Amino acid sequence: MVEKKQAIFDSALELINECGFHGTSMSQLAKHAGVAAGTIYHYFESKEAMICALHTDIVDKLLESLTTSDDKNLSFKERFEKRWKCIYQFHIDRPHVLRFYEQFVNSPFYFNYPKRKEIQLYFSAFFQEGISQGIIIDKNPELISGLFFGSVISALKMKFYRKVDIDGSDLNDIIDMQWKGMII
Amino acid sequence: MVEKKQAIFDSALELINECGFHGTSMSQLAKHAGVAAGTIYHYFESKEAMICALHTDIVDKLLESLTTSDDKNLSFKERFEKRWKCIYQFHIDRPHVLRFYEQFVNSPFYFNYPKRKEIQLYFSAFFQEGISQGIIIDKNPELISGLFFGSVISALKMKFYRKVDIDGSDLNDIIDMQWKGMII
DNA sequence: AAATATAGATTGAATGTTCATTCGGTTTTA
DNA sequence: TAAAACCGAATGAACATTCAATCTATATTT
Repeated sequence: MVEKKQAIFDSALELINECGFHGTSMSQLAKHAGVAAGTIYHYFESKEAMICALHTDIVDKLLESLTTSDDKNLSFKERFEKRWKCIYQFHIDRPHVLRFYEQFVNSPFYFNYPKRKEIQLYFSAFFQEGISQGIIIDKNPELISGLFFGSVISALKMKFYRKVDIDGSDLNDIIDMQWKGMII
Repeated sequence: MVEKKQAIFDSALELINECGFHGTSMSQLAKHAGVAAGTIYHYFESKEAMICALHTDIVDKLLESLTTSDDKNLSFKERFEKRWKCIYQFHIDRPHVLRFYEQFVNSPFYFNYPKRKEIQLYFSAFFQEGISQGIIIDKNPELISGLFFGSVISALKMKFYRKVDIDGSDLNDIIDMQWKGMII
C-alpha cells in the first residue's frame, strides 16, 4: 500500500528534522508512522536504502514541479524567476525537507549517488540555454547553476534556521541580486 | 596536553568526513586518534560536547583568520573580495572541515547554539558598513551576509563534492557575480 | 641530589543500553 | 485460497560511557 510507504517517508522527514540523521531509530520511526518495524523492511532493504529512496522521492517531486511550472514562451528572466520561486515554494510547502535534504547531500552516502547527476544536469541545461541566447554570462553552466541553487538554499536556511523574516519583496530582491550577477 | 585534544579533533574531522556523523563511533575515533576511549572523556563530557567543541574550534579559527586578514584601508570591494577568498582558502587548507561543518549546521544540535550568533553578527556588521557607506544595496544585512556566505559554500561544494574544476579566474568570476548583485 | 608525594593524564576492559534487522506467524487483499 | 502485506517480540551486534588501575610529570621534603 502506497499510504504506509508515504507515512514512513513523512515520519522519517519529521523525525530526522527533529532528532537528526542519527538520533532517529527504526523503532521510533515505526511507532511514529503507525506501522510495525518489520513493515519498513518489507518496503526497504535497510535504513540506508530507505533514506536513499526518500531522497529520490523528493528529487522526483521537485523536478516534476519544476517541469510542469516551466513555460518556454516566457522570457528567460521570467523563467529564471519562476524556477527560483518554485524551489523556494517547494520547501515552504514541505518544511521538514530542508534539513533532511542538506544532511543527505552533505553525507558521504551522496558521493557516487546516481540521482545527483540528474538534478545537476537539469539545471545546467537550463542555464546553457540562457548562455546560448546571449543572456547569461558565458561561464561554466555547472558553476552558474550551483550558485543559483545555492542562493535558494541560503534563503531557505535563513528563513527556517535563523528565523529571518523574509517577505515577498525580499524574495524578489534576492532573485534580482542573483539575476544581476548572472546576466551579461 | 593540547596535542591529544588536537589529535582527537583532527581524527573526528577525518572520520566524519569519510563515515558521516553517525557511522563515526567513539571507539573508532579513539583508535584513529591514537588515544584510549577514556581519554576522550577526560577532555569532553560526551560525544555531543566533543562535536560542539570541534565546531567552536573551527569557527574561532575562521573568525581569527578573517580578522587578521582584514584591512580597513582597502576599498570596500577589495575587503569583500579578500573576505570571500579567506573563507574559501580556509576550507582548501582544511579539506575535511566542509562536510563536518555542513552536517553540523544542518543538524538540530545547532538550533539555539550560541556560536551561531557570533559568526552571523560578524558578517552582518561588515555588510552594514557597506550599506552605511552607500556601496551595498540597502537590504537586511543578515540577508546579504547569508547570501554571501552561501556563495562561498556553494563554490566549495562544487569543488569538493562535484569535482567541478574551479581555477583562480573562476573564483574571481564568482566573486564578481556576487558583487554585481549586491552593489547599488 | 635523591626520595617521596601528589595530582592530573591515560588506559582499556567492563557495563548496560540501544539499535538495525530478522522471522515465524497473522491478517488482509484479490 | 494463495499471495502479498503486516505484525512485533526476539536477537545479536555495536554503541557511548564508566571506572578502577596505572602511568607521568612536577612539586615537596629529606
